[in-house]
This record gives sequence, structure tokens and C-alpha cells, in this order.
Amino acid sequence: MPSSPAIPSTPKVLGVAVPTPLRKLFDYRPCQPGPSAGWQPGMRVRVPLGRRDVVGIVVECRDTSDLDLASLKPVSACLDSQPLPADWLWLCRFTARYYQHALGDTLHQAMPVLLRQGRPLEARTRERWQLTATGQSKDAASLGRARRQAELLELLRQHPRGVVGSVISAQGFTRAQLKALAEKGLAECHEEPLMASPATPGSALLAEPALTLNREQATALSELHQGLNRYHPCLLQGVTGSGKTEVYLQLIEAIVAQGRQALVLVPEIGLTPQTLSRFRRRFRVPVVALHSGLTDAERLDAWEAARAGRAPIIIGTRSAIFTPLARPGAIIVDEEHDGSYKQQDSLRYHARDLAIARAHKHDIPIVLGSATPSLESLVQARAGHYRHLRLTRRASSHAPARLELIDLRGRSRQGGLIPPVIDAIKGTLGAGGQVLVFINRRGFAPTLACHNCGWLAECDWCDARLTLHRQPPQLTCHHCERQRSIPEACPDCGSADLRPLGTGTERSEESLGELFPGVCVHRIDRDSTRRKDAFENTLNEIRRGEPCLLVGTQMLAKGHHLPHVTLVVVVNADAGLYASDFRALEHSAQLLIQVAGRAGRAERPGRVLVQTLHPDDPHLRLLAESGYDALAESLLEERRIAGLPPYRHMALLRLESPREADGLTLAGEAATALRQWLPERGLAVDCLGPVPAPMERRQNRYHVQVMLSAAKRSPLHEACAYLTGWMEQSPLARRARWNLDIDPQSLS
DNA sequence: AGCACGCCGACT
DNA sequence: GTCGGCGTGCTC
Repeated sequence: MPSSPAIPSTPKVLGVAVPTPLRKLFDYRPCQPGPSAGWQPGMRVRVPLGRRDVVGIVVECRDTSDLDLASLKPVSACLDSQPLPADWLWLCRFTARYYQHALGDTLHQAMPVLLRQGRPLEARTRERWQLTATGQSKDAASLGRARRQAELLELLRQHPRGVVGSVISAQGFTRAQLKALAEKGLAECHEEPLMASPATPGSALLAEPALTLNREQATALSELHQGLNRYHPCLLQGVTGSGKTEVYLQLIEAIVAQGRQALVLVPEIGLTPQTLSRFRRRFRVPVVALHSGLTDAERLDAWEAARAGRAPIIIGTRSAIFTPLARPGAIIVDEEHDGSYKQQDSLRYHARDLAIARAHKHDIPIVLGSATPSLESLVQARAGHYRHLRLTRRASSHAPARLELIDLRGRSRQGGLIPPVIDAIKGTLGAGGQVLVFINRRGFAPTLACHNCGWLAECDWCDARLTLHRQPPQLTCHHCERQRSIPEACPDCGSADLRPLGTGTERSEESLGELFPGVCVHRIDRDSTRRKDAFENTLNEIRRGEPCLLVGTQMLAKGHHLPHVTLVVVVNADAGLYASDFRALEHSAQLLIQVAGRAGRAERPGRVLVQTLHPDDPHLRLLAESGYDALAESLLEERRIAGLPPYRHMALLRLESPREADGLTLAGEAATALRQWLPERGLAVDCLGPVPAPMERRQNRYHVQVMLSAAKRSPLHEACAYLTGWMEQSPLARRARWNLDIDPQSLS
């Protein structure tokens, strides 16, 4: 029996997901009048919750409730006439289920701030900018030094009927530049209602021609073209400089030409002006970037443009995976091994894994790109679940530089470098090259030590050493950001013989300055690039190509083209070699390969010198002699034997409390309950712990964990559901801070 | 998570 | 006598 569309039936009860960590829906009565289209899951509502008003989302429309219907509070208002996008809702529900996170909180986190606050999504207007009569007759040259304003003037001149605000910002113009033109009386803006006007670019899709592909790139692209209209996961493994981005661009071209949308995820550090301008130069259609500099309003505009299909290309970091898409066409995850795709607090999702789930749901292709794929993705490729595409050739004629292991044992060091390495630096500088010195420790020295009694500067709040900084001079804890002044004398024995222990970027910068007087030393780490633009300015300076030294942390290693660097020095490769974490080796290998990839991108081949106290370490030797694939193969075998991911799946219950005993007691009870329950259900899940976390005390709180692992996902999932249920009903647990980490990135 | 209520120490 | 510390409990 078809129901009459004119009179939508009103449900008696609305199950609403509210922004709390509680893993349940709250029931409300619908308000009068309801939305004209009838109540539907996915509509935002304002509801009373306790003593406050919150914005929730209707998840269920039903006629019964476990509670007394009369006792239910009514919804205060319905905020939407249509539900929020179905693909977005699906992804949020999937995420909440997979990561065992409260649905209300998941939806809340996945919404743009303005939607969280209850602002309307419909009836939004957009700005259309056009030139005034004065502006039309104005010569761009008369704007003098204001080059971007002149370019903006030209853009507006080309579009007599005006340009939409979001398109202007997608071209890289700022609000300030628009305002400047408006204040000079050259441009004006009108508000107009938003309409879903899908961009149909036709022949004018490209603003500049695509590059010619080499054989490997062409093969990869044609493989991708085979699966344009179905779920088609591909691991694109391409060495640094092999042209992965060009493959992405041409895949996107094909997708956008079909009138569909491409979503591109990049690591946190990867959304640079260079990346963005490359995309924007290529395409005539808008490229919407979701970066940290956007205002809440711009973020909502971008979300809405993607939802309505007006944004054909969306590029963003981790959270961009929650962008709704009207006509999803492809998802690209660049540098898929990068750790920044995993959120490390509250909702601990992995954007790459959600991207896979999403591509599967939409039945669209997904490309995971990396020079050093995660072991997870390699296993999927090996099992035939992902297509494995390889790019082994660099655009320049040189093969990627080999890692040369340099034995540090028993050698005198100056600024952490031994004489032959110093000579190599001298030689490179003399030949007009640039040298990159990689140290993965910021600050002056990893700690301060008393040479008389052996005292070490330690954090009062964490089980960690304090890092010595010179700019400004102080001791800082890199785990809790606490700062202390540098003591004049040893607090234990009173000796004044306090010395820095080890080398950080600041110290290396200083020593290199002394070793190579007259040579410019650029330091690049989180401290030196704190000021806005400082990083870009330094990079631009470096790209001019004068011989110089670059000292830096992994900020330097990731993604930046440094064409004049022909020598890379890794001051110490040992940090990750013997760390307790099971992923430490994988991550340090990826980092080493990435750093090495900075060498010799231009005409000249490069060298990579890796200093180590363990030149015979089998892993390091395998990486240096046979490359990443060989090491990955060996690490996979070790993981298989040890029963670790990706061969077994893991979940970690993390607990923290001000007193060690509280956390251990609670975690012990939870683990005991789980261990009793598991055999009852016949679930093959291992439960380990409770054990103190590797760095037990952090910010003066004690961290304890229980580890679950299983060969199959579904029993692990069931066990996690039991565990969260147990924690929620436990009176003790309500006092402690805890959360569940599914597929933890590390055990610390 | 918020945000109350609630019962004990130093301030006008 | 109050202001406010954070323990405990609840939110349809």
C-alpha cells in the first residue's frame, strides 16, 4: 500500500544521538509542527538534556520506547528540513561501530562546527563578487605593489557576471584581498541563495596540459582506468620522485570528466601551498582545500559544496574523510603509511582505513600511495585484496641513493658527526651542493646531566628526561610541555659541572656553524617554524640553490622537494632500532627511506650517510643493502611469528588515573571479567594485562593498559563491545579516564 | 562530557 | 557567616 506523500505520518518517539560519551540514544517526543517533509533519521534537532540544550541527530523514528512515553521530553526544535547527507551518516555510523565510540559523539566530531552549533544548512547564501563600474575601467597596473589584488581584479574582469566567493578562495585569494578591492570601490559583492549547480567542465577541465607519463606511470594509470566505476583498491608504491602525484592528477581528471568527485587525503604535513598550487594549476574546476587556516564559515561552505556536488576536487588531512560527497568518484590517500592518519585521542579512527570502507561502500576506486607502504597495506596487496602498482623509476636518471652505513663506534665526534662524514659535507659544499643533516630530536640536547654524580634532568610529571633548549634557554618536557629553568648547579650534589647529553637540532646547528664558518645553516623543526610563514620562507630560501646546510627533524623528511640537496646525513639511526614498540622498526625504516629520498633529486646523484652504533644490525643492513621491500618482507615474517598486526588484530584498553593502584585495580577487574566471559562465548581472543604503559607516568597520571588480540576481527569486536559495556556499568570506571583504541598505532 | 548537588576549609 | 574545592550522580 503506497503511503500518501502529502501527510507524512508522525512517529511517537525519536531516538536521538546527543553529544555525550554515552553509548546510547536518548528518546524524545517529536515537537509540533515537525518538518514538512516528515521526521526522518539524519535531521538535526535541538533537545533539552539535563539542564542544557544540545544539538542532536535523529537516528530512529519509532512508536515505542523503553521509557514511559509520557515522561519523555519533547524536542525543542527541528533544525533541518532534509536529513544530513546519507553517505556521511553511513560513515559516522560505521565509524562509531567499528571504533566502539558513542554515536552521538562521533556525529558531533564529524560535523562542521557551525552545524554542531545548530546553524542552518539550508537557506545559506553565498557571495558573488563582481567589478564595479570603477573597477571595470581600472587598470590592474595602477594597483602597484599589490600583485594579488591586481590578479584578483583580472579574474573578476574575466567574469562579468561575477565570481562566487568560494571559487575565489579556491583560487588562493584571501578575504583581505577582496576587502581591499571593495574598499577601493573596485569590487562589490551580492548575497545569493545557494543552488546545487554541478560543475560540468566539459572540454575546459584542464588549465594546463597533463605531463607525459613514463611506461610505469602509464601502466598504473591504465590499471586504474580499468576500475573507474567499481570498488578497486590499489596500492601505488612509487619511489620518491617517481611521479605518483601525476598519476593521481590524471586519475582525478578522468573522474571529474565523468562529473564525479575526487577526495584526496594527505598527511598533516603534506597540505603545503606547493601541493595545493599544483592541483589548482592543473584544473580549471575548483579545488577545495580543508586546511587548518579555514574559518568555521569557510569549513561549512566547503562541506556544503562537497555535499551538493559543487566541489569536484576536495583535498584535506585526516578529518577530511568525513566530507560528504554528492557523486563520489574516487578516493586517494597519499603517503598512506603516515601516522597522522590515525587520530590519537578520543575517537581514535584511522582515516586510511575509513577511506577503504568508504570506497567499498560507494563502490569506487581508491588509491593508497606511498614509497614505503605500511605492512598492513603490503599484506592486503600480497593477499590479492589490493592491486599492487609499482613505480620504480625516478624522473631524473639516477637510481634512488643507497644508504651507506657509517660506524660510529670509537670515533671522535664533533657535533655528533665523525671526521669522514664532516669531510663528505665539506666536499659537497665545495662542489656547490646542499647538505641535509637529519636529527630526530629537537632542542639543544636530549637532556642535561651532572658529570659529578650522574644526575639527569627529569620531568616531575612524566617518566621522561627533560630536553635542554637554548632558544629560549630552559628545560622542557616533550611529553607534557612543562618547562623548568636550567639549574646553576646539580640539585643532588651541588656540583656546577652540568653538561648537555647528546645532540639535538639546536646543538647541531651550532656545531655546524662552527665547523663550516661562512656557510648558511638553516634549522627546520617545530620550534624554528612556529611563526607562520617561517617554514615557507626558509624553504624558498633553500630552493634558490645556494650551497648551505639544513638541519632538521622529520619535518624536513616529508614531502618537500629540495632539488639541490645532494648529500643527506642521518646523525643517528639507532633510536628506532631497539625501541620497545612493535612498529618502531617499520616506522624508522619508512623515515630513513623518506629522508634518503631528499638526496639527489636534480641532475646530480645523491649520497646518504647513515651514522650508527650498530652497523651490523641485521634490519639496518637489510634496509641498506636490499631496500625497503626486503626489510618489509622480513618484518612481516617476524610479525607473523610473534602474532602481531597485520596478522592478528589488536585493541587496547587504556586507563589513566592519578594513583597507580586505582588504574591497576580497575583494569584488573575489567580483564578478569572479560577473561571469564570469553570462554562462555567461545571467542578466540587473547587478553593480556593489565600492564603499566611503556611510559607509565605522564602528566602526573598513571597509565595502564589491557591488550586484546585476535586472528579475526569479529570476535575481537565482540570482546570490545563486552568490555565497553562492562566499563560503562562499573562505578569505579566512571571516576577513571579510559578509552578503547582499536587497531592501535603504538603500544605507548 | 557537562552540569548539577553536596558537604568541608579560608575569607569579607 | 559565605565562596569554592572537586567527589558523586544523572542526563530521554
